[in-house]
Amino acid sequence: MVSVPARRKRATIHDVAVEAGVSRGTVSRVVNDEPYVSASARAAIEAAIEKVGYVPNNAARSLVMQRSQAVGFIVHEPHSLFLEDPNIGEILLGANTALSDADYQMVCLIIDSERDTARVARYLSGGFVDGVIIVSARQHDPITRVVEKLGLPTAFVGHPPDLRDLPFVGIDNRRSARDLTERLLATGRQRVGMIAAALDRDSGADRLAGFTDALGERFDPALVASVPLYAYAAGVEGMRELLHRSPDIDGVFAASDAVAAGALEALRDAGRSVPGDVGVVGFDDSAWARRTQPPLSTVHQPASGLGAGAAELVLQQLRGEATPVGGLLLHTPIVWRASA
Amino acid sequence: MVSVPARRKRATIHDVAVEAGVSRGTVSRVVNDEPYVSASARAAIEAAIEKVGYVPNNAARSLVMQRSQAVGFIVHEPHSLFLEDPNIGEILLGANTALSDADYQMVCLIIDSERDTARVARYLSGGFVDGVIIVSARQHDPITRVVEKLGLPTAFVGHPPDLRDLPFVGIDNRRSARDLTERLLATGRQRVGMIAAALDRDSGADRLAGFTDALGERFDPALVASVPLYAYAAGVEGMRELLHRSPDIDGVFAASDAVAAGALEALRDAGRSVPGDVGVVGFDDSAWARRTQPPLSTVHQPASGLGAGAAELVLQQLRGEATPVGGLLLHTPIVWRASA
DNA sequence: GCGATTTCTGTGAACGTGCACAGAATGGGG
DNA sequence: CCCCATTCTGTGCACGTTCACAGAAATCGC
Repeated sequence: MVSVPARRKRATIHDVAVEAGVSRGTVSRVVNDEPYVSASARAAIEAAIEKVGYVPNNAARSLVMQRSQAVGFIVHEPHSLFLEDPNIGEILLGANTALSDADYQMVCLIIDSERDTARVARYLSGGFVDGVIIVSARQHDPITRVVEKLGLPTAFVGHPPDLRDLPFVGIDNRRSARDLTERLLATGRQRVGMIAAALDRDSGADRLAGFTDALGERFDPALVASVPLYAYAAGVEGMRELLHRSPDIDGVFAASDAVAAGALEALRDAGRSVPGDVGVVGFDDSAWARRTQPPLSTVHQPASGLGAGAAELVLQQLRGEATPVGGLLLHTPIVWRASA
Repeated sequence: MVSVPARRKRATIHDVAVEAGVSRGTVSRVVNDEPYVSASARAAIEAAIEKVGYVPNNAARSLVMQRSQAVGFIVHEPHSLFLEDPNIGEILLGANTALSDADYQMVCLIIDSERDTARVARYLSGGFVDGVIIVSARQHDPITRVVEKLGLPTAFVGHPPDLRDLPFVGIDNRRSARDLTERLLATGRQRVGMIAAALDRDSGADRLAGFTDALGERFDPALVASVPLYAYAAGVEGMRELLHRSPDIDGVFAASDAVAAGALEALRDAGRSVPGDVGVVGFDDSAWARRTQPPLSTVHQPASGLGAGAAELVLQQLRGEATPVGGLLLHTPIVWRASA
């Protein structure tokens, strides 16, 4: 059994006008809740709308209004993000709530390939959105260029290093890393190292900088292992290297929770107890942090606040208000669990 | 330091025409890659496009074309889904890839509150999308009503029980349950029971049916415990009941991974080893499956395929092709781990 | 009872595109 | 040289709104 969709055509404002025996203008006023409509006309029009099943055509509306009342939310790198990073979901929700409050529709666009980039660029160019929130933009991202060229109000969650002057909201990685390291040192650890990751990104570099800030003159380069990615396997690798180089290590700051989880495995393999022999702290407060044994002490990413903040930055621009350049840095509370 | 966004107005096809010294029609032909344009005109127009920074206005285009070349992807219940269910991300990606291939833009809309429902309904009504993919629709979902009324091509991932006649893609719960039970029996278990859950939903009822299919004449109603929800606590409860009724039980099919995790706890409390004394299998291949000790043998949900399948169903309708009514059922591979 | 308001309604233009159609060039063939 | 087919180009209309404006109807003050 099959069905062929009968694409019945939509009722227009004109149909409503005819049905109610009034003009288009009056119907438009009713639809948009404007004053100067008599009670009788209003009633007739409302009945007619119901009868013909009228819904306003947004394409036509946004053509004449020059705006769509929608804001794009662009996610790059979805494979790793969507499937592993729980933050992205919360950022999404935070942004959605803020945009909802302002009666904007959030439209989430996923870039999963080169082809997607071009298509999304076309979509954005087309006037379907009034503003854009970009998550995890890459350096020299073509999407960024498109957005810039269009002069579309934009806000980044995090920010590519080449775009410091565009509005963004993020966290102070350096300061958070410093605070966390200090907290770890406060437990009395003597030989504290770090598994630094993704030093080519500013987040990775900043976390390392915060670590060295905290150590001060006690800093020992032999106690820093660098791995390419914020990943579990990289954590295993990094921890092995640290154990090899400095067997007396008794504290580790891993650049992310995933890295920390890997470190825990390497420590277990090496017969070290956590937090007995070695204290371990992570970063992100992701699902990893609660899943590991013992659960990780870490820094909480205010994901929902990041989304809401980015939305707010876009809304400000949409309202024509001045926007602080250089970005908004959110507070990151330390979550102390059992791993240190 | 602040910046006020200069909302410079967009170049139109008319501006390009003037710049290139040709007419709108010719520019339109170049933009849409149509034949019958002289080489000189084409060159002049391309230069003009570049010079004035023209990008086509999709709102205008979709107004006249009566389509937007976009498909909505609607997610309800985002809090639990986005933050816990890894499937949703994969479904999203699967759908995105399929739509990309057909040169459609996927537009993801999140419903997080009552207010969102109304706004999304308006958005869909407005002609911004040509079709809709709906994930996890509720029974009597208002969004579903809107979509039905608009006659918008739709596909569900999973399906609410009141909508059997709309296109959907899901899994064959009955067959999957039968296959899994047979696999469990093949390990040599003699007394295999089931913790059935959510028998008021078709997925729950089908899983039980598959179980009885596999058992055939060996089926013993005393070996089936029924619990209301796919939940951890319900699993604990159900397993206790089974152990009480049939202490000689040596195999259990739990209706979901969460239920299976609960069953593991009850078995541990009762001093039974898994898989030594009792083999346990779950369903879903969710995060639970890898988190438990021992990790669960279970049935994998083909999440990415569900997304791609739903996209394909929508695309078929968009092309005006006949669509199988009653839905598409996907194959579900068994993932055999250590719990049985 | 009449002008001055206030409230209400209808009309035409515009938004930026695609498309059908008409018409202008071009190029051959007779 | 003319006719016809082919290739190319321009024009007007339609899509469904909103908005400014003009004009009609009602209300009011004197």
